Amino acid sequence: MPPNRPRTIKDVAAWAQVSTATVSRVINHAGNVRPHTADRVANALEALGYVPNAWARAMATDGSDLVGLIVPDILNPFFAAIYSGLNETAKSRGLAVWMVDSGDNSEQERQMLHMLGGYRARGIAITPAHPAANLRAIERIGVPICLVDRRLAKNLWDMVLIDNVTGSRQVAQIFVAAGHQRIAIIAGPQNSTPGLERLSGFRDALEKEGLSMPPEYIKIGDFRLNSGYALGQELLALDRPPTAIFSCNNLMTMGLLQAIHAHPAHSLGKTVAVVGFDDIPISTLTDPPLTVVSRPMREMGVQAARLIMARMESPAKPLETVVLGPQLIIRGSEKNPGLLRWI
Amino acid sequence: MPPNRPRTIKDVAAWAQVSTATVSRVINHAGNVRPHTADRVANALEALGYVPNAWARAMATDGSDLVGLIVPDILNPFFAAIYSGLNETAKSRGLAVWMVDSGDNSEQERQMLHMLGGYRARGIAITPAHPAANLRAIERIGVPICLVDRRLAKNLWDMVLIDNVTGSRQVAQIFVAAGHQRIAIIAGPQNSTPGLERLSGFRDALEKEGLSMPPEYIKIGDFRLNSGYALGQELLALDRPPTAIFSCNNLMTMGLLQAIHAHPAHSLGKTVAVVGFDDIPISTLTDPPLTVVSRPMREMGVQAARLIMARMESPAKPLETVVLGPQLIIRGSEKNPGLLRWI
DNA sequence: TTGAGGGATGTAAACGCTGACATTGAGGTG
DNA sequence: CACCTCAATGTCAGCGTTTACATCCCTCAA
Repeated sequence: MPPNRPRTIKDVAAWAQVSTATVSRVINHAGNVRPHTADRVANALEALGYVPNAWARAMATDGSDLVGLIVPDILNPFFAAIYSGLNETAKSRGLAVWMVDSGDNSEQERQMLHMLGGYRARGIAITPAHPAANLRAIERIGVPICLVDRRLAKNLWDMVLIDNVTGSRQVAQIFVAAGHQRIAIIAGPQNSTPGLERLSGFRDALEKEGLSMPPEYIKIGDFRLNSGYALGQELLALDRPPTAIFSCNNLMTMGLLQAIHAHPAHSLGKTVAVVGFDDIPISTLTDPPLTVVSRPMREMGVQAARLIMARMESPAKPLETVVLGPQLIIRGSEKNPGLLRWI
Repeated sequence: MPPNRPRTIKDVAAWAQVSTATVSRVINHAGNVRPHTADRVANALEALGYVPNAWARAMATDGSDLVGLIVPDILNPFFAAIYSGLNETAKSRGLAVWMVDSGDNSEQERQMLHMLGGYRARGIAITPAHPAANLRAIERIGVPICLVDRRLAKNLWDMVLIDNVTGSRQVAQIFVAAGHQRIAIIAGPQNSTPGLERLSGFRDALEKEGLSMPPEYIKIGDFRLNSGYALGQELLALDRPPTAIFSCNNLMTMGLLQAIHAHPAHSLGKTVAVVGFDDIPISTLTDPPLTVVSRPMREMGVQAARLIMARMESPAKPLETVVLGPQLIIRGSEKNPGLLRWI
């Protein structure tokens, strides 16, 4: 078994027969160490397998190199992509990113906020679970916070958002252009920004085109696969099922496709058109391939990192909101080949 | 703006007019504090929004509550699932899990190992990038290490593995049972356990059935989507293409499906059968649905947590290896409806 | 009345590191 | 040869906690 106690700077100093200060200087490449001495210390470091204690260093210098990322669902590749952008940018400035999962649940979010606060993270990027209360509490420990993808009632933090309204409007427009009349939506929770904005943006755009959705065509899901499946089934089981469905996030789209697939009388592109919010890996594999509104996910992470680092430098600078545009990727599943059958 | 300096136990002590020791006792529910005093402290904690500094606490108690998880690709849902199991188990014992990405790259793995070592993680679960050298270095800081999903040359650590050989053999057997003669494989890198074992297990099983794969039917990929796509194209473009393909991980299977989809003369289940290692979200959506070998991913995380915590308690206990069985899920894509056409 | 016992609280050292300051000594200048 | 300079190195306080130990004081029994 290896030595149980991690080596300390004192062990190294003793080995090299110098003071701890000299070791510290060598480690941190602070000047004024004779090459001969530096060599001896380097040998000691190597021989003992010394790894500096990051906490102790942070305590002494009053600053960790930790940035937190709190996401509602760590299994959702969408958030993993945000992590990826955030991490890359942070890393280039010597910061490390710790991603944790709130389960989209207020209590767990509070725990995670406290945990990261306790570790004295230098900043926190968060896609908040619904209520705002948690952030007010953690805000007092003085950590820069950046909201990602979701607004909160009070406009108190930097934000990186997606222009959901524009994205949804584009979907409405191509449905209309394809000749659809019976258009439905599987929306997200109405207490979150994306859920709200995608529904209202879609509905408003349809109304501008002179169309309206009857209540039974408006389904409110929870952004998870199962709800896409269940609500998809409900829509398909209607006496007059829609010919086009807008699914408001990746997982629900997967569920919806599954529901269509499982239904004896329906098939994608034949009886029902689908457009999804968020691109998904299988979008090119379905038949017809899936038309989607794609979000620049990595870029959201990059921007969040930028905002956090900027605020670390000037805590008092005015709040900043970055709104990124979604991209409509037309692949075919929005069309309505069965148009004539249904008129 | 909030107070810039996080509150310390001293601030609280001053506010409540007690000593820091008393505050500490209240926080940690160590007894012997008069209710009246405890109340006063509790008020101070609340009023100041105090969040204990986790580093300082770890330094004083010589023990963090941190466990590291190093994965080759944080975007791959497979590893996210491991995280999920690991995190849940660790959390129930008051440990926090920090997942980081090695990019399946030795140098970055080394950095991550050092980072977690620097933060004095109590244990590290890792799916190692290929060479073993890194671990020897970090081993010296005395952290329990548990390998997940991949062996290394030297058997020096606890491990959680999948029985790849059995999984692959089952695939070979159902291909043979379905009457396939021309069977190909898209395998993983041959310097990693899963890549190696899945190929050899598959080949050996076929040979026991009296079949052999010609070299052009054996493609070595890198476990990423693009290589599944490219190698799939190569297989389909052969003069005598295989009627059955075993794809050795989730991402390559996605790529393979894409290649089949894109090929004018081929289609899944009609001209070519596919079985994948690892279940994927779309497996029930393809036509026919995809037959796969599924791994108990969360359970791998749970076991890794168990091994790490056990070794934290008794560092000298004998090495332990847990081998979990994969599960064959037969959905239809292994069949060969085109059998007659090809004979 | 007094001293033992023990609950409540305070004091201070220790954890591993950094950095301001102090000390040492070699080399250069007059 | 005395003095100054400055590079090289050492000393020590402090970062925010916990915890062993010391102290205080109240209660109770003899």
